[in-house]
Parts: sequence; structure tokens; C-alpha cells
Amino acid sequence: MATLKQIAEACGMSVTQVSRALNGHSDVSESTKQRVQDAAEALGYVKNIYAANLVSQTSNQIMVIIEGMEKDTNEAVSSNIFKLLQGISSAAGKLGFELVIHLKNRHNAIDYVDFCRSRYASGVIVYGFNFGDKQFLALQDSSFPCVAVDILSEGKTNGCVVVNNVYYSQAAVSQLLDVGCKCVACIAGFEHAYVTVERLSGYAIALQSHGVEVEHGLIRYADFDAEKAKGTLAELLEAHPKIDGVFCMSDQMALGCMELLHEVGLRVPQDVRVFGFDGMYLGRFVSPTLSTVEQDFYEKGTAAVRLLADIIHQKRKERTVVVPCKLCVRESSTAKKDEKQ
Amino acid sequence: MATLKQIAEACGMSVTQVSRALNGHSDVSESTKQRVQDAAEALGYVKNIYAANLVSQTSNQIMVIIEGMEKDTNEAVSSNIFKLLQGISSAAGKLGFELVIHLKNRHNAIDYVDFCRSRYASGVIVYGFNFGDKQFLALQDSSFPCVAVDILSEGKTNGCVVVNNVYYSQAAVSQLLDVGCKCVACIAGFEHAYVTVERLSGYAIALQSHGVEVEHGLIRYADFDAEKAKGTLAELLEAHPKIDGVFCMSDQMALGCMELLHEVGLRVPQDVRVFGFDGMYLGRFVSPTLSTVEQDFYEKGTAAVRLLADIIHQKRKERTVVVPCKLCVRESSTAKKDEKQ
DNA sequence: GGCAAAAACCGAAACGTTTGCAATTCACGA
DNA sequence: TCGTGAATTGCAAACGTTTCGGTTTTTGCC
Repeated sequence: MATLKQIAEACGMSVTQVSRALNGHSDVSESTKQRVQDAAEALGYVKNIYAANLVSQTSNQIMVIIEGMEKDTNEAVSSNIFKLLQGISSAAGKLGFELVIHLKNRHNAIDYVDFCRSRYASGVIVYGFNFGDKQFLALQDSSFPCVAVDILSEGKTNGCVVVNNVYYSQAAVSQLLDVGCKCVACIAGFEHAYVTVERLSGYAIALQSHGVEVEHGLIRYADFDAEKAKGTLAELLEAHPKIDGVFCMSDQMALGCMELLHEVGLRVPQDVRVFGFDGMYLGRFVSPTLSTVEQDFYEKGTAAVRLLADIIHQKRKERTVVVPCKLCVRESSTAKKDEKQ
Repeated sequence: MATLKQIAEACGMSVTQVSRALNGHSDVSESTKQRVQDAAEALGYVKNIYAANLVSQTSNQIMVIIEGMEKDTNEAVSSNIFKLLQGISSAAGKLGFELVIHLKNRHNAIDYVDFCRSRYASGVIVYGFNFGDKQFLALQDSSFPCVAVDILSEGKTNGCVVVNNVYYSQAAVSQLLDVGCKCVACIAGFEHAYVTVERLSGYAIALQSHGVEVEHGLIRYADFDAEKAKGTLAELLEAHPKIDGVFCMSDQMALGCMELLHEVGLRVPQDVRVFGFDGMYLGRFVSPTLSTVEQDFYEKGTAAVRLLADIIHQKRKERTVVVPCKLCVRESSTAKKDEKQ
């Protein structure tokens, strides 16, 4: 593999000058720059990043850490995270950062701060942590710029990209109440996830502002899983036959619920109205079409990188980026009064 | 940041010995090993991989290259690739490899061989290339061990992980013919993708072995997109009203087709039978449930890493790994003769 | 032609590790 | 007590790059 030394020999000049020429320094003449570039091209030179980063004590690498990625991750979550990664990748490419992506599972646990230190990371983007996680705290306390997605995080070198879960959940549940629902159940996600807590709060606010009391028996956790949601709703219907609306914290779960309702002979939306969350592509293809809150994970990814870059360059002071969502009211939550019994 | 030198000073010994102790060499006494490890722990030492890889001229990094990852990648593809990545990540963790994942889009094009050379890559896993791609050829011709997923690739340092697309497509189409379909259309994927070509060939074989002639007018490309599939099938039905079976090369497209059939008043499976491909989770939740060929992308990922490791260690001679699929015949392709008009 | 300033260039050290080779220490039997 | 071989240790070079400080060459001007 060609090195600076070989180029220097080929051009009859010093290694120093070659390095400066290739890095576009000002104190090297245009003619030598050209000569060096040609020689580099001819020799198939490519910079050794280990040597370069070692001496410069920096890197332009961003670490992306995705927690909780076991084999059974469900399809909707997979797709969302992948879009997040695409957004990150795209923005990182534009801004000249390299990506080292770590999908954490039980076989590849590492110490993240050490990982960053051992490679002079420019910054970190994390997803999937819950509040109080040791490693999450360590990253926040470290000197590495750290942007969290879908969970709050503040600090001198920290920031976060979130959506307004409270607002949109409230809007969704309000829509259900506005079309006449009297008893709205809530199929929640992972009990301790930040988004779950926030959406639950939106659910409660909507009920209260409509003069409905929150009944804890109507709230169940189904870990964002369609199968679990289905089983959970079955139990709920058993205990509360008067349920006429279901707010699900993911579309995947909403589809599970619609399947169950179909099986037990309840019509959507005439008997029970359903609202999802996420905006999955297929929501438009099921029958009835699924009402949902559409999130843009790609946008979350690009926003995270831009925020991180700003923190790295000490530019922005506002450290919380809120990415907008879109409320999509479709058939599954529509009144259709004329068909109602 | 602590270095070997600092540990050496703390322990009163040479840098050499410290390096050996930490790397578990045999020619260092147990007592010093312990002493060094304690000091390293106390000082918060973490190995600088830039220095280590520079001198050893190696790395334990595997490059993962995913082609064609523009913003509009569809949900099913996203989810599949993410599962592939999870499988890769899990197996790499077990085998002690680090991952550098490159999701290629228009903003982050790089020369892959140069990329590998500049970081002493142990090997490469690629996904999404088509035959004849310059960069793909360059990787195959390079000295870097290279495993391709979902496309054939052979050579001294190359291998591939695929599924038997021909066989399963044939099985799917045969099932449609066996329940009485006389005119089976084919909604194909990207025209030049390897899997498309293979599945098309399975489609043709099934028809021929049932004594049905292949009619090219019944074959259309819809790029694995549900929306396009929907429009395409509409055109097809216009031109060929006798169509009573549709073989789709992805579930996503199959759902698009079912949506269209529903809209134009054709019943599934009584009037038209539908078969998908991929095995997406939601296929079990739509009504009618979707027949499909279930692929395991997680397994493809782990298989790819294991194969790559074997190539790196020059172990295996067989360089093509075939991951099994599962034929899932569900309602959408079932005859239901009694309900037929 | 001579001079100063600007432009272009170079030597050598440094980054933190690994490793070949040589030096030292040790145990143990003669 | 000494010699032998094995076990343990250290020196110094090497990996390929960047950069500090200094040197040489060129340029422009009187």
C-alpha cells in the first residue's frame, strides 16, 4: 500500500510537503499540489486513518448506539430504527462524519465511554435507553457530545431529538372522544420507556379536558407488540365490555387490536374506534384504514446529526430539537354515525 | 487518557512488559500480570485502537456495505435489512469482530476498496448490489474476504448467503395452480435485481411444469413497492380480465394488490388468489391472511458473518450458504371451492 | 544588483502500540 | 560454587501520519 513516503520519493520531495499538499494547506504551490495529487492517484494512495487519527488525537467518527436490539425486535420498530439510521447516515455523509454503529445485544456489550475514548469519537448518538441507565448517565457525564433520540437529555455537551408525544397523544384521544367515544382504553408500550410515559400523560390530559375520569383498569402495557396487544385487549374487553375506543401507542399494536375486534365480531369503527401511533406505511392499506400519528424517523436522524455537529462546534445553545408529527385521521377512528346501531 | 507508559511507570516496569501482560502473552509471570491489570483498572486504561492497528497492520473490523439506501426505502425492505444487521451484529459480537456499517446514499459515496484498505479491514459484507456493479466487482477482485447477501458471488476470497428463490417461487406458484388458478400474473421487483430474476425463473418453471405457457404480458415490474404494485395490477386486470392468481415478489406488493382487488370488487381468494414473499409479521393480521414465503434475515446475517470468519481463517471450501425459507400457505391463496361462484 | 519579505519547502519529533532480539534473573542439579 | 537452560524482562525500532520550527528559494522593489 502506497504511503506518503513513496509519493515523496516519486515526486522527489519531503514527506512533510506531500502531507501538506494532500491536506490542502496554504503554504504549498499549486504546481506541486497538482504533481502530488497525480502521483497519489497513480500509486493508488489512500490515507491510513489509524496513523492520521493517532497523531491528530481526533477522528471524525460519530458513534451510534442502539440499545436493546435482541433477535425478536418487532418489524415496526426495526423499520423505524432503520429509517433513523438512514437519516443519520445521510446527514453524517453530508457533514463529513464517519459512522460506527453499535446495535447492542447480549453478545456484544461494551463500555460506551471507553469505546469513545479508545477512538477519539467526535460524538455519540444514542437510542433506546431509559432514564437512569448507568451507561446512559456515564455518556451524559462524559466529555463526549451526546445526542439522545426519543428521550430527554440536557447538559453542556448533551442534547436530544424528540417529538411532542404528549400533544399528539392528546390530539389522538381527543379525536376519539370528539366522535362520541365514552370509554377509551389505552394499549401502552414498554412500561418504563420515555415515550410510553409521555403518551400516557397525553391520554390522561385528553380524558380530563373532556371531563372523563382516568380509569387505571383501562390502561395496559403490551410492549409495542401486536400479538400481546391482541391478547391484552381481549382481557380488557372481558373486564370492560363498554369499551368503544382504543388508543394504541403503535400501529403494530393497533393492527393487533383490529384483528381481535374482527375476531370477536366487533366492527371498526362502528362499534369500537381505534387510533394508532407511528404512521406505518401499511396503515393506508388495511381495512378500515388506520388513524395514526405519523412520525418521521428519517428526519429525527438528520436532526440528531445536525444537533450533534452544532454541539461539537459549540454553536447552538438550544439543545432540545422537537421534530413535528402529523395527525392522520382515517377510517378506523371515524364516527360513521349513519351506520351506527 | 492513560497509556501503557503510565501504567509502566506506576508498576515500575517497561512498556513492553505491560503490553504483553495486557495481551495475555505466555512469557510474563502471573504476579506481574495481576499487578498490571490492577494498575490498568485503577488508571482507567483503554487501548488506543489507532496505535494498535497501525503497528499490527490489522484490525478486527468488518465493513458492512448496504447499497441503494435512499430516503424512500420502503418499510418492508427497511425492516428486512435491519434484521440482517441485527444478525450480523450479534454474530460479529460473538466472534470478536467490530462493525463499521455504511448505508450508502447519494451523500456518502466512497470507494469501498480504498475504504477497506485505509483501515485494514478483516472482511466485507455487502447487500443490495446488482451483478456487474463496478464497485462490487472491485471488491470481489480485491484481496479482502467478501461475502454478498442475496446475490451470488464466488472466488478465492468471496462467498455468498442466499435463499433458494427459484425453488420457493416455484412452490408458491405451483400452489396457486394446484388450487385451480388458470391465469397467474406476476408482480416482480426491481428488474435487474438478482432475486427478481431468480423468482421469475421459478414462476416460469412452475407454469411450464403445469403445462401452462408463460405469457410475458402477465409479468410486470413494480420495484417492491405497494403503491406501484397496486397501479400495475390495475393495468394488468384491464388487459387480462381472466387473471385469477397473482404471485407477488414481496408481501408489501401483495398487500397493495389485495387492496386494489378489494377496491374493484374482486374477492380474495374466491375470485383471485394472492401469494406474497418475505413473511412479514403483518401478513398474519390482514384479512384474508396472506400466503407467503417466509425468509429469515437475522439468520442470513449470522450466516454471513460465520462464512466471512471462515474465509478469513481459510477454513471452509464451500462458499455458498443457502438459508432455508418456509412456505406459508394461508387464506389468500386457498381455494375455498364451496364459496366459489 | 542587492535586500527584505513572502512563498515554498524540509528535518525531526511525536502519537501509543507491538515485537524481534538481547539481556537479565532464577531454579536447580552437579 | 558454578553452569545450564528456562523463565522473565527491557531496549529500540517500526507502523504512517501530522506539525513545529527552521531553512531555502523566489519574488518584488528600490
